[in-house]
Amino acid sequence: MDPSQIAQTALYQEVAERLRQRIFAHELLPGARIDEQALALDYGISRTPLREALKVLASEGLVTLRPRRGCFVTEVSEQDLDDIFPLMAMLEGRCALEATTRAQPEDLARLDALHGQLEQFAESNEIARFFEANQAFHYQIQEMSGNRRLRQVIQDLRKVLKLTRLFSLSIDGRLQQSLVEHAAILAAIKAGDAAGAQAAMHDHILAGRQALARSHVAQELAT
Amino acid sequence: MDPSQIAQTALYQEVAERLRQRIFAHELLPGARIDEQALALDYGISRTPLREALKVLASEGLVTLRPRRGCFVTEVSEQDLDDIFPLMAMLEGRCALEATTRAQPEDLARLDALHGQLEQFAESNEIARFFEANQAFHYQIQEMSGNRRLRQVIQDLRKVLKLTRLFSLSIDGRLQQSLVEHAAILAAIKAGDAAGAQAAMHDHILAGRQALARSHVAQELAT
DNA sequence: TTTCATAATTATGGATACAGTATTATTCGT
DNA sequence: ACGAATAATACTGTATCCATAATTATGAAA
Repeated sequence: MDPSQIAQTALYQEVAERLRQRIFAHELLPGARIDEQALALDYGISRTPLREALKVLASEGLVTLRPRRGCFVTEVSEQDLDDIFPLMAMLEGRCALEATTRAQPEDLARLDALHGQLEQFAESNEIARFFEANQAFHYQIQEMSGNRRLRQVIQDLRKVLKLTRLFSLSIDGRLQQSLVEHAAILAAIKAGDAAGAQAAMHDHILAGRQALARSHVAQELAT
Repeated sequence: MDPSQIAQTALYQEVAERLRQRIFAHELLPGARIDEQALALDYGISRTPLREALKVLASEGLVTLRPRRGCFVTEVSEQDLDDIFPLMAMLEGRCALEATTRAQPEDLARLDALHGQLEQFAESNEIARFFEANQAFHYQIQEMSGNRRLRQVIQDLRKVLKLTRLFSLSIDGRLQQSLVEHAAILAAIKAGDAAGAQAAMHDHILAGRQALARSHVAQELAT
């Protein structure tokens, strides 16, 4: 095992990942312009790998390249959300269905542990950690589905969703409600009720959309 | 209206499109190495825009970039096909469902016309043209669904499928069978039977997978 | 004072040059 | 003669440089 074979990652990939993190952290806000020169100077690299990284992010939909105009963080419209959430509900629902039929004991144990974390972070009202555990819970089910493409499509769409500030969990009572929904999903999977798991996951995602819509209304009222 | 504003396309995009066409035409076979220098020389451009184009194609899954090793046309495994087809069946099924509920008279007329072409090319056994009309028929339904993301996800997956040589239509009787399935989809949409259209489309895609599997067996027997 | 036009500056897109690594071929040793 | 090691070659990855287009600012005219 040559250790040099491990981190064969090219510079443009590292740069792409750094930018992803900054975009997801909302340090770079949607609509913001990404200045190639300034960023290359900031990172201490040349513009070449940076430009390659931006092309990759553009394919992922995280940034929008306007020819001869520059690079901008993509702005996600309400229409996009209305398109993506039902799609996610269908896709993640399918994951839950497949995961139920293929579940191994160790998978269920892992899901149980993640749900335990969810309960814990809901109890202590640690929203950021709840969000993390939530993602891990969903990812675990996607892994269990055994369909790599299905998982990949979901993850690609989730990247776009992460462009928006997801305040839905901050809404009064949503954290608890989300926990209940997760419990229902977990129970159906453990009971071997594939159709039930699919429906529970489907409804869970759509409920997330509803909460997001409400939080947007709340935000606009606040301004 | 300044005509110069129309074709704002960057060089890397043109190059990416040219490469896509060559890959889909199986002029560049899966597993084949793409030599940057040779290709840049061939196209009469520098390596910079070519490399950017390859990054884009890599995000689409058409090529695989192996760090320090080079760029290769992606090889699609049977496992990939087993992952993608059920996914496509679900996604295109959903399209058919949504399209049925949203169908406008002019949409139905266009679908009718496309189906007419299918019948014509099936009659004259023009496989390539049937293939084209088939794509247009499916695309029209995706447009009718009104969900841009749904359409985009389907198109992205279809790109991967187009990497493989799709001999399924060449199979004895498959062209006729495909025509029957399309007729069923069209009839359900025109009847406003959304669930029926969804089921018909779902089964149609899975039948395509079956035919492909049979054609692969036939090919292996032939070698 | 406001608007339009022109010029200048700045940033993007593309080309060329250079460095580092991987692969392959050749040579030496067993 | 065969295998291993080293050297050479070729290609990937990164940096710098140049040209073109877009945006902004300034000046003039209405």
